[in-house]
Amino acid sequence: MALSKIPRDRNLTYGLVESLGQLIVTGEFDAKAFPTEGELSRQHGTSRSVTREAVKMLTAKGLLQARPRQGTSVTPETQWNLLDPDVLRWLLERKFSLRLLAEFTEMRLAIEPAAARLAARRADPEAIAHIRDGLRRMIAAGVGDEEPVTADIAFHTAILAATGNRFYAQLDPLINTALRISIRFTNRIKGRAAGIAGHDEVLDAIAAGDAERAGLAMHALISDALQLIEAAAENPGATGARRSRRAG
Amino acid sequence: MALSKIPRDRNLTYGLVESLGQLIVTGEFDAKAFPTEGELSRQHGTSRSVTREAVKMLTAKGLLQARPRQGTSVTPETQWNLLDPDVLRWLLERKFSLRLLAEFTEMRLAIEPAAARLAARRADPEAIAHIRDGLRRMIAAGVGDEEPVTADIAFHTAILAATGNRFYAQLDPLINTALRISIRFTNRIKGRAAGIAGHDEVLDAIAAGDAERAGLAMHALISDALQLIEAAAENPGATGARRSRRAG
DNA sequence: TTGAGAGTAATAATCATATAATATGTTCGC
DNA sequence: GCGAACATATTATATGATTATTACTCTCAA
Repeated sequence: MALSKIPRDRNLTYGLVESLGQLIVTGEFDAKAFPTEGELSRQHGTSRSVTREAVKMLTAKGLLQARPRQGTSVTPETQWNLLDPDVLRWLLERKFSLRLLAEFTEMRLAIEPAAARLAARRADPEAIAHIRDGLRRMIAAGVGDEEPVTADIAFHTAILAATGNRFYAQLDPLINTALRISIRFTNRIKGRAAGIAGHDEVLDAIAAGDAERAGLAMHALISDALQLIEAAAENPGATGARRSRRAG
Repeated sequence: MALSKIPRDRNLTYGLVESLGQLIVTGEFDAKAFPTEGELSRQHGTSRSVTREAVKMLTAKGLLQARPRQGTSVTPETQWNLLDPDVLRWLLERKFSLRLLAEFTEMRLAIEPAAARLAARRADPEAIAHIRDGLRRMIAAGVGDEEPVTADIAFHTAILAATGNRFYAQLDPLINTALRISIRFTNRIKGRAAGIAGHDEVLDAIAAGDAERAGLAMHALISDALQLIEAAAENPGATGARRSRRAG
């Protein structure tokens, strides 16, 4: 529930992690080599301690590797830990591509229907209340920029939590990040009413303990989103993705 | 393909990360508070730089958080990044629980059938050859301790790679870790022949491009494994899990 | 030309120490 | 009681020196 209390920017190290993480995923160091510790420190005006600690954190996320004499280098993209919330966030926010969003949604298409089935089998009244609360907020939300999105996210993460499976629950921050970007697509194209109806069907099935129906309903929901994303990917510009700010 | 060339233990920092990671997941600091930097340094005979860098890596994995004056502390287990290969490895190797293995397998039950379906739709001849090679090695393997396991793992990860989806491919190290532990169960109880038949069915369906059949076959495979694990969890000792070393 | 081996040097890894920033109590004035 | 000033513990940052590792170069022999 509570946001992380760790100060991400009032702290040189975390700030540097953010900067470097974004630079790395945007391919800043594809051509030129990654700088040495000394250069990095000079370029960012940080001490070597801070620089080294930031590099170590990025190493832990699979983005960098360091060896004496060879220096520090960006690891091949295949080794990046895409399932790390920070890495996914940097990619989606700083190097957005419909392709990547489609791939992630493709994984959601496997995960979330299964989560809905588990939730239907296991959710206790309290967990169901959380899911219902998300939907209620979706319905109550006006056309404000934030609330409809956060309510939708709350709905999905409440279902993940209701599975009672720690690995599903762990996907919360990833889905959170991806949905914040993804929802703009689906809402713009499908009407709000249709979206809410789909979510309501999921909740209804879970509350009724009908695993099969819950899975199918969730599958339909995400399948729709995936199709929209894939269509946009193949036909860029036609969906209004580019002139998004105006639609309100 | 190639193993990571980063020296995990010829390096004080990585060694400390390993030690602390294992201590944390085993609940070593549940009662007592996590030591201060100074204490940690003294206890492990490392300088503060090394200690801090290790702590930073564990922070990046969600296991620790540090604040001035308050000290460093273990984060609530719900914030641990279970999808980080190191974290999952520490948990399964140092604090093994059938419950956790069951939860992971439950997630595999959502992921891998979907991966098999995608592979059936998209796999090119080369990718299929990799899958086939895994199965071939499974069949050829004797009763040696290692080869049957690594071959089985190669089969599963080849399918993940064949999806052409980076997020599925990213699950490789996780599945790798979990399978190395999980396979002992399934193989001990179900015969080798039955296991190979199941895998062959998956490969056959993928090679034929039959997504539905591939998904069902993979589902059956993992569903079997999950049932064995859950049975063992509810009835500890009865499956031979405890007297494993002798069976070989 | 090739290959092995020794030597060189660049770079991260480690250590040690000092100072700053930041929470958290605690005391004091009222 | 209550808020502001102050003390204190701990991480955060900075810096210089030393060590360990290993990529690269060069030599020399086959």
